Amino acid sequence: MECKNVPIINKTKYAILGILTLMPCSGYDIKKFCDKGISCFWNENIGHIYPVLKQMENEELVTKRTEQSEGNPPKNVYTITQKGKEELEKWMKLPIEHSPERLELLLKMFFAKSVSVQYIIKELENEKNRCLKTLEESLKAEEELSNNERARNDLGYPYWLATIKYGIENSRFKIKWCDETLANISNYKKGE
Amino acid sequence: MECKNVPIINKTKYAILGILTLMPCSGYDIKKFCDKGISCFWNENIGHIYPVLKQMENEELVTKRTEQSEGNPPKNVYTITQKGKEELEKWMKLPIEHSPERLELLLKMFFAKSVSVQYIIKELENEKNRCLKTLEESLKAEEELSNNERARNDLGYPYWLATIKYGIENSRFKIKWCDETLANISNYKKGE
DNA sequence: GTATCCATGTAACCAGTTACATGATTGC
DNA sequence: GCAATCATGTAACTGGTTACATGGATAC
Repeated sequence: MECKNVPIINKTKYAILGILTLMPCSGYDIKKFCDKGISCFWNENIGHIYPVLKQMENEELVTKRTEQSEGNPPKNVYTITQKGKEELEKWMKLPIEHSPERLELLLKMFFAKSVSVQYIIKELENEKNRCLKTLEESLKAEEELSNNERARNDLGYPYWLATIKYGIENSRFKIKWCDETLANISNYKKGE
Repeated sequence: MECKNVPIINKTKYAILGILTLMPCSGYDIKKFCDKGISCFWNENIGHIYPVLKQMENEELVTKRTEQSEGNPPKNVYTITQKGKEELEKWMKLPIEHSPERLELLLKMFFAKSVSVQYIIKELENEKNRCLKTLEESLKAEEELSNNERARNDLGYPYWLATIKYGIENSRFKIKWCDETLANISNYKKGE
């Protein structure tokens, strides 16, 4: 059987291009930015970023330069090119592709009657706590952004704020749903 | 380079096992059930279902029998085995694995300042309309379920209802967010 | 002395998608 | 006549994850 080495493409590429419009970055920087700045709606895998960056260099969407600094290992810093900016813009104008929804919690809920209710309650409580944590983080991010003079004057401000607001309301809706579902399940148990 | 044929596993397997606890199904039936019953939180690919079913047969999680019926092509109907039920239960008791969030709409919002606002407005309107449609569908599903005598008496009822309610509230939150974001963006534009 | 952060990179693997092949039947 | 539905299946591909290798610096 043949096994070709095919080019690596898509979403990761555009996420990287977008981040590079904000500032030149190393692969490691990109990963950090994802984890700290946009992880509530976007995630990248470090093992995927490096090969994609290499390919993007071949496609001339980015340029690489090596930066030396005392104490730290050398860094490969990537800068977006004009061609890269055009590629990003082209993608931005394309309609969104919705990847098929797959919510494991909901799948388990759907088949929940096959196990004791305690497992479901545990899952719902876990999910609620997870959402409470992200809600707190999102609220902090909102405060930080709206207190940042430079950010407030940036053209991107209303968009950045919108992404944070999404995170906040998303968490709130999920917390409410967990509470209501926990209440319903308990009621149902009593009624049996 | 070597290219091994590795066994196909995971989430799809458990979704199929769960569906087979409801009734024996062919691959095609499973796909239809996903599309019509649980697509708002779970999706399967028909090209993936067949090989996974074959592998599950090898693992003795399901048994196959061929059903002939006039007019239609023959059907391979799969039934869950005791071993399959145990495998499902084992998974049900395991904590949920959250797959990394990747919301393309939010990613585009984050980099939106690099294109004209009209493209973003278009996307937000599309998203809103999509959510309005799924909201309508979810409300219909809720009504149907609560009017179904047999479903109401099933142990699964509160869980099924919870999944639908999730769909409803999820759509509502997204619609609200789209509206608010559209309003904010317009305000910002006027303020410029 | 141990863990974490900094930093890059590759190979193997995995799960899922797309496209294709096949072919009968039903509805417009 | 054409599209859609019923029905099964495979091969090639894609995109992403995990595990590993390397190694210095810093923090507890």
